[in-house]
This record gives sequence, C-alpha cells and structure tokens, in this order.
Amino acid sequence: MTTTAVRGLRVAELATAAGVRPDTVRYYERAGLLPAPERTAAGYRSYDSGALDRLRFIQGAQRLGLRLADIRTLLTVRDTGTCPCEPAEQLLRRRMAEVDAEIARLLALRAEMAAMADALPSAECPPPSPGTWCPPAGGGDPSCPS
Amino acid sequence: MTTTAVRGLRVAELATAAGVRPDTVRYYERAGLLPAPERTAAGYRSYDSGALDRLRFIQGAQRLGLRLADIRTLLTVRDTGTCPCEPAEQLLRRRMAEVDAEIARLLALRAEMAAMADALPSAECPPPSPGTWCPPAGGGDPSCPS
DNA sequence: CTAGACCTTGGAGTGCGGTCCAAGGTCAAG
DNA sequence: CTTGACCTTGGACCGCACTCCAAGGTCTAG
Repeated sequence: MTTTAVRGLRVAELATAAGVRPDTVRYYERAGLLPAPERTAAGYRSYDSGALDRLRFIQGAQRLGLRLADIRTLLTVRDTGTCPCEPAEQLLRRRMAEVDAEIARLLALRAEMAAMADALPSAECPPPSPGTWCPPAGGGDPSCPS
Repeated sequence: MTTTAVRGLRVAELATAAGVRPDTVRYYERAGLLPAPERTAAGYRSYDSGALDRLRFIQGAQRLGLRLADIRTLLTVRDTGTCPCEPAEQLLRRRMAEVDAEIARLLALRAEMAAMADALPSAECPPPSPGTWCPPAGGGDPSCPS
C-alpha cells in the first residue's frame, strides 16, 4: 500500500487551491461548514482532498445564491450518509423562485430606468429649480428637463 | 390667507406619511440626507411638506438601487440650486449597467438551476453515497441521481 | 393629576460573509 | 542561529441601512 503519510494540505494551501483566503477556511470551520481537520504535532491544520471537494461544493452552492446556513444544512444531511438531494431540491426550487422574482424586478426596473434616461435628453435644466427632480421614479414625474 | 402656522409634522407623522419608521428619518438626518428640521419649543422636530418630498425622492432613488451616499450627493447638488440631472444621469447610467449585468448573471444562473433541477428527477439516490453531490454547479456533475 | 403616547439623545445591535489584527509558536533556508 | 514565511487563537471590525434601547422630557385625554 502507499504509505498514507501524504502530508495533508496546510490551511493556506487548501485556501489557495479553492481560491479563497485562509481566514475564510477557518471561518467555515467555525461556522460548522468544514469539520475540524486533523492537526500536525505542532497544531497546524492538515487537510485531505475531501476538504477541497467540500470547499468546492460550498462555492458551487454559494454561486447559486444559497446562504451558508442552507449549505450547512445540506452538508449535515450528507454527513449522515444520506444523499442530500431531497433537501437540495427544495432549496433549489425555492432559490429558483427567488431568482425569477429578482429577474422580474430587475427587468421592470431596467425598463423604468431606460424611460427615465430617455426623458432626460442631454438635459439643460433651468438652473435653479429646487423642489423638482429627476429620479423620483414613482408615478411619472419628468419634472427636470424641458 | 391661511395663517402659515401649519404645525409641522412630527417625526412619526412624517415617517408614517412616507411609510418608514421614525428611526429611519432620524437616521437620514444624521446621514446628511435630510436637513436638520425646525424644532418646537420642546425640542421636537417639526417638518414641512418639503421634507416629505425629499423623503419620497430618497425612496425613489433607493428603489433604483442607488446607495444612500449617492443619493446624498444628488441632494447636495440640488441644494445648491443647481439641477442635479447631470450627476443623476451618470448615476442612472452606471446603475443601469449594473442592473444589466445582474440580469445577465441571474438569467445564466436560472438556466443552470433549471438544468440541475431537471437532472434530479424525483431522485432516488442510493442511500449512502458520501463524497458525491447534487449542486456543485461547476462543470456538469450530476453525480447524485441514477 | 395621572396615565400613556409621544418626543429627545447617544450608542449598541442586527444580518451576512467574511477580513484583519496582535501576540505568540513553528519550520525551512541560508 | 537568524530570518522570514507560515501557523495558532480569540476577538474586533467592515459595509450597508437600518433598528432598537435606555433614560429622561413633553403633551394630551380623562
């Protein structure tokens, strides 16, 4: 057998491999997302490649917009040996609904902003007109130009 | 004429009129978004309708996603008597670009999530399969189902 | 006159996900 | 043996926009 003395990754190596900072790795440990790793005689954290997988999973889930608390839940389920697909699917669907809502909101916003930008051409405003405004955004108030 | 002793709004009245909390109004004052209002003999803040306009403007700008610091800049310009259209237009365009980028990001994300949701049908996972996963999201890894 | 609803202030806390710090220990190169 | 790069810990701090708190003052209805 290969002697299993593979000298685990130190925290900075793991962090670099995943593209995060050492502090972030330690933070995840404190937050319960990464298990406490083995330690060298000197007390240094020593990670195996499983930790990198886990870290990458966290990043993937985070990219979807899941919060660390959700991700922790998923990881906890997995750690029981159960596949976390079921909770993951729920989170996924919930998050998809959120994303859809956000897209809709932003599209509406974008349209509104475009209309606004139109309404102020290259805009020469009569110098002192305090009290009126450009972006009150609410109910059509192109009070500024023309 | 109506005697102009219109008894200005107290902070809670202004806040209610705008749909925010009194603390928020005071916070805006501290943050330099609302000018220090007149005070009654007892030291109570007393607002006129201009404050409500201003507050509504802040809300409109905020709805566009502008940060309070940006809004303060706009308000500061206006307070000189100059129309803030020019800075407003810059902020508007910058923010539009941000919104566009965010929309694009979310659309890509949504597509990815939809593909993922497809990939886990109603998903019966072989009970203990730790190490593999559902949402690592990175490079196509439907490791969980089937 | 008293109860209760409002007002004042400065400062602390919230949530989220980190990020930085100081004081001290460890390790490898030169 | 020294230098410098790493590691350890607990805790403070960041940004953002609030939100809440305590301790005290004021106002108004009954």
